[in-house]
Order: sequence, then C-alpha cells, then structure tokens
Amino acid sequence: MKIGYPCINQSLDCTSSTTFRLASYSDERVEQTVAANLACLQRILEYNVAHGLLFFRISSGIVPFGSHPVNTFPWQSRFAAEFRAIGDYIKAHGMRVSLHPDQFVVLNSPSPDIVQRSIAELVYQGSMLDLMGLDSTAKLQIHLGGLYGDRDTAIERFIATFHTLPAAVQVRLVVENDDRLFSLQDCLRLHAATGTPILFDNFHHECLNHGEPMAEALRLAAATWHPTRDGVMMMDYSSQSPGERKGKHVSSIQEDLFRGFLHELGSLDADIMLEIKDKEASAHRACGILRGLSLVPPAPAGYTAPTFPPALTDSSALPPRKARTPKKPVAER
DNA sequence: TCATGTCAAGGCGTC
DNA sequence: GACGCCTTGACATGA
Repeated sequence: MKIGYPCINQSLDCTSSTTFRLASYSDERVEQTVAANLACLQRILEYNVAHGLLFFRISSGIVPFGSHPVNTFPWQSRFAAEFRAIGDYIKAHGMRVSLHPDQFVVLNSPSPDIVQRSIAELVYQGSMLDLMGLDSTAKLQIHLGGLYGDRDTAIERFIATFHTLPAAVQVRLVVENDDRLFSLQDCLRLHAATGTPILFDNFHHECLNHGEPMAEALRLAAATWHPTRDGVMMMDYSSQSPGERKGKHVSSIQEDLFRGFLHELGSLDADIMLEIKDKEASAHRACGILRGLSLVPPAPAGYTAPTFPPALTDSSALPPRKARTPKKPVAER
C-alpha cells in the first residue's frame, strides 16, 4: 500500500506546473519552463522518497500547451534524457505515479472537435509516461464525461470512442466514479464493455451511489484491476469538509474517518491518493496511521516527521481571506 | 511592489 | 440563453 498526494508539494519552494499565457507563447519559453518543471518534479520525488510517500500524481502542466497546436517545440526529443532519468528514479525507488487530465478531457462529448482535443491531451500525457519508460501500471485518470440528458447514450459514446484510442492510451486509462453524474455502477458498465479499471473515489461514492456499502464498493472496484497489466488498485480518498457545500473536500485529513475507512478496506491492497487540500501534510499523517497498523514499511533511515500547523477541521480555523471586489458583470468589462 | 483580473480547453444547474 | 460554479494557482497587468 502506497500513500500519495496530487501535483503540488507545499514544503518545497518550487512548482512543477509553471506555465504561461497563450498570448506570450514562444519556443524558448517552452524550453525554459519544461526544464524548470522537470527539475522541480525531480525534487518533489526526492522529497517523497525521503518521507516514504511512494505514490504521486504528476501535474499535467509539465509541458505548457502540451497538446495545443501552438506548441510545435520538439520537447519529446529535447527532454528525452530528463524524462528517462525521472522514470528511472521512480522505478528505482518503487514509486507509483499517475496523471489526471482535467475536466476539459471529455471522451463522450457529442462534439467531434472536443473528442479530438481530448484524445490529443491523453496522447500528450501518456507520452510523458512513455518517455519515462513506465509500464501500464502508471495511469491516466479521467471521468466518464457529460450526461447530455441520456445516460445510456453517453456511456455508449464513451465506449465507441474508447475503441478508437491508441493502444498506448487504452492500457493506461482508468475511469473514476464522480460525485454528481456517473456512479460506481455506471463505471462498472463501462468496465464490462472496455476492460477499463475503475479508479474508486470513496468521497464521490458517498455523494452518489446505489446503496452499495463502502466495503462492497471497494471490492467491486478492486476486481476491475488486472494484477499484472494494471497493478494494485489506485483510489482517491477524501472526506466532506464540515460546514461546507456537499462534495467540498476537507482541508486536512480527519484521522478518525481515515481509520474507519481502512477498516472498510480490510485486507484489500490499494494505492491511496489523498485529495486533501494540505497535500503532503495529510499524507504524512496517513502514513503515520498506516505504520501504526504495519500496513506500510517503516520510515526511511534518518526520517524525521515534519511539523505542520494544527489540523484545520473547519473553515473557521482558517485565516481570514482578504475581501476581493466582486466581479463586474460581463457587460461592464 | 502590490492588488486584482484573468487564464486553452466543458458541462451542469439555476434563473 | 446567460451566468455562476466547479477548483486553483499563478501569470499578467495596471495602479
């Protein structure tokens, strides 16, 4: 079992997703930005190894406009050695990585243009994993897409598009149950038609389900992962932020809830991505809980637990945000 | 230097 | 049909 967090490390003074506006595009700027992003990614991975955090979601912004026609810079060849070195580091330390294209990737859109752009984005993100030399257990995580008023047709359109994807993308693709539109049951239908594993999100399942108890849902999702092709089941973990709208992720891990979740998980193995606002701070605490249960290896030699501010369990504990002037209506802009 | 507006990309819900 | 929201950091710009 590996514990991870997505994209951003708040303890380091760098980011692996520096980008820029389309209007200021230049090949030189792409080259400088990718170099800086990859250097930061390497630092984050080294931090993670040093702290026993062996699961990480790589930012999809490593290459600015990676799938946009404006980007004609040959970043694949220019940075081949850097990608390979990062992949070697990941493999040497037994890490697991994933990527999560954002909401603009919609494979079941009725618009052919949107579908083509979505495929281009998946090809771009998958090619980074290919350049790293990582096998098909490194995944591309997406949602099923839009509903468009007809669930059956929406799912069928996804299945039809899936069969047109490059094989290199197909083997990396995993589909996550979401919190509003497509439940675990919808993802199971998709799996039956495509073989795509289900990336189970416990919090989304709490928001949208058909009455399946958590333990049963976990077993259904785990059964969609092929042991050699896909590896250990990946999943997202989060919980409801107290006092906030339904579906809002919590700011910092609630340890009692996490222990309860591990009880539901039982003997199932899973690599768990914490979708929690304070990133590696919660990941450290989750690892501490797992070590107490002997579910993860002991901390590396020389490891000292970082100190973080007290857990923020509700928004009232957050520092007050500076008031911003309300947006003007579009007509006045 | 600081504050604020805005950013490639989609879709749902509300009014 | 228009708009706000999702989620979020940080780039870009103007004061």
